[in-house]
Amino acid sequence: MDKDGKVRARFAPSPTGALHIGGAHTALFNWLWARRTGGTFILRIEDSDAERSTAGYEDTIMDGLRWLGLDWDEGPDKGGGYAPYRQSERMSVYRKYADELLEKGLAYRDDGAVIFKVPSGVSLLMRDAIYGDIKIQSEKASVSQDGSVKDIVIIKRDGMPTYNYAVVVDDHEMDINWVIRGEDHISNTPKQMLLYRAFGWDMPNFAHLPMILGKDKKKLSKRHGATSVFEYGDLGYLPDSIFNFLALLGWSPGGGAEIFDRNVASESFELSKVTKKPAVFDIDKLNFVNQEHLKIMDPAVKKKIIEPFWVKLGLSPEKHSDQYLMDALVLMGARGRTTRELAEFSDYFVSFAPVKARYDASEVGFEQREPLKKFFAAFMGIPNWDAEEMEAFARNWCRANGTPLKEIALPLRWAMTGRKVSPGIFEVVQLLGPDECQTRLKYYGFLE
RNA sequence: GGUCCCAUCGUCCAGCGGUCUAGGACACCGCCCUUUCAAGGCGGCGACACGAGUUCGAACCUCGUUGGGACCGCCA
Repeated sequence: MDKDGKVRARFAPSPTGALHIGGAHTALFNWLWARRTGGTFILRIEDSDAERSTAGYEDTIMDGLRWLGLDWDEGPDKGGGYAPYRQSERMSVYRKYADELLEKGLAYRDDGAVIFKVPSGVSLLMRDAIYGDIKIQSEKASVSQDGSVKDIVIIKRDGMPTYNYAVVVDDHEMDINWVIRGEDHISNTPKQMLLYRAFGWDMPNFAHLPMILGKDKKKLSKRHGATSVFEYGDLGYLPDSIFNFLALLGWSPGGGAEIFDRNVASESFELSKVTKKPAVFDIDKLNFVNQEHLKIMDPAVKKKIIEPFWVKLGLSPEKHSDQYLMDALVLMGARGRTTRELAEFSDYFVSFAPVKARYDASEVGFEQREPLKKFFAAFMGIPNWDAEEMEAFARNWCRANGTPLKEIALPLRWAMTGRKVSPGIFEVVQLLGPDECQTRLKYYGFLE
């Protein structure tokens, strides 16, 4: 704890790509812990590798975090009491401390680089909030492929600090007292502990998170399809769902609750309850979580979110009133697991064009068309354009003519939606309105 | 190859020595509802990796085996 006893946790991505699922998961748990404890969540950009880092990705990562609803209290864009928050701007600090190690005789120069001498015979005990105590001997902290002890480069030949060194200096300088990161960093921790020890600094609390694996149980990567959080957005997943789903990978709020929002999560989050076992990213579960969030979403908000997806399908939702579109989405109910599916499945409310593209009524022969024409002629004359009355009318007509209801419900559905499935067809017809209904029926020759 | 870590249904989580013939969720399969499909309701399938201990008693503790993962860059 720092002097205030408050948690200071950070997410320290390297700007070499968009925010990916693994990074989002790490950021999320840091955020949860900071929010849960009333602490501070810091964003630090680890761009010490000029070759691979780009300013553009820094923005992309920040956009990704914002999209997920993970707000930070200190960072390169908003400053804070420990600025600068970009490693590329902290060079003097790294040099200063490297000199200190050089003076103490704990490091040496070699070929322009500064190298930390790994001591032997030191027992390291890392107390991980999730994994428990892990003991390791200093000579095993940094090893070459051949098994020999390898001293740790802290300043590269080009003058830039290495990751293991910069993290320690930054975390110390920024009073970071909780280092929460992926399990792939466990093996780096002893190296970093050696550095803390050399400087005589207090060590932060460590907490390593379980990895997220693909279906093949391998570390999630591009091979597994979408990796950046924005790709999931394009696919039709809500930020709330990604947040919820990611939080469920390695943790659960207890009580069987699986669908929750950021507030609930940040109120009940407990680092000690985080799982150790790597978790497989299961798209089926994500779909379910997304559908659940879609179900509880306010129609007005939902309309706003679906609109761009309709546009992407080449439709023009702006030709309709907000109320009409909202009504259409309410009718759609829980159909569609993603916003993209929901937009596709409801396209016929926005325009007749996709209906025509899907359906041509060619399978309806003369002998079926004639009775349909009779029915629809009467149907269009219904006094009140109301779903319940329509259904009652249709049922009566069918009973009187000895026809099953589906004989007219199915063709009607096809003509209205171009699909074999839809919400209750009379409700669809009611919402589409008499004019549109007539237009579609006539187009298919179901009405004179 | 070396070091470290992990191990409950296909998947995600509960379980933290007795209430476990192991619970929930997703997926899957039935049935109900129904003009269709979702949703909803009901039911089914399905796991403590294995072997030794410790203990009156082990999914929970210890050790071993097996399996899986991560890391071993002057990348982060």
